[in-house]
Amino acid sequence: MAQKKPKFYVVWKGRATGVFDSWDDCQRQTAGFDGALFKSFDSKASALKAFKDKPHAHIGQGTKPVARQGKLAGLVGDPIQDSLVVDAAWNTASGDMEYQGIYLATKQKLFLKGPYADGTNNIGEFLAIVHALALLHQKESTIPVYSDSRTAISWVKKKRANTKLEETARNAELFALLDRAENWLQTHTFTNPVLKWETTVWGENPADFGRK
RNA sequence: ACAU
DNA sequence: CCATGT
Ligand SMILES: [Mg+2]
Ligand SMILES: [Mg+2]
Repeated sequence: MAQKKPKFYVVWKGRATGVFDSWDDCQRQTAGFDGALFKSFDSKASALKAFKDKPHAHIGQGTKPVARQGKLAGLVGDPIQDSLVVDAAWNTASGDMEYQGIYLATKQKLFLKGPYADGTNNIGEFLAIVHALALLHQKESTIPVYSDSRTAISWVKKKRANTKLEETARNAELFALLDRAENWLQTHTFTNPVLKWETTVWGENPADFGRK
């Protein structure tokens, strides 16, 4: 978790522009400012030099989106605290997959399943959402479920897991769970909204396994 | 491209 | 760098 600690910040577009020497000052110029353009530099000299350039010469390929600073942050709002957040983890090398769900307001872990052999990220994310919906249905709760997976949210909406994974003897258990999940969706009604966890605005999904 |  | 998906 030890990261780089840059010292100088160029703000090309913000409440004020120029070179600032602290993150707090940079933040004052850019936080919530639509279209803010800023970037950190290791030295004051390189920052001053960069400030003379067009921002796109420094911000573009391979740089972090500024979504959480601008219009998007204001449009998206904050996550609903009374909600269930799920996430999955998948090891591309081993094929192992697992998933879990937490209650956002308290971060309490409500379930953890797996590991399962020979899965995919999307299968895990899908099963996690359906598991959450089934649990909430059992509790007669209509609170929202958050997932960061576009794919899994779309599968739930269609009530069908469109995986390309080949079924084998080793992942038969997973395919059985997939069948059960699709069947549950098709045989139950629920009003729980299934919502996108907006990682770029809110930060990492709190149900994340922390392995990245 | 976007999301994992 | 690898892989899964819309
Ligand atoms: Mg995820
Ligand atoms: Mg995660």
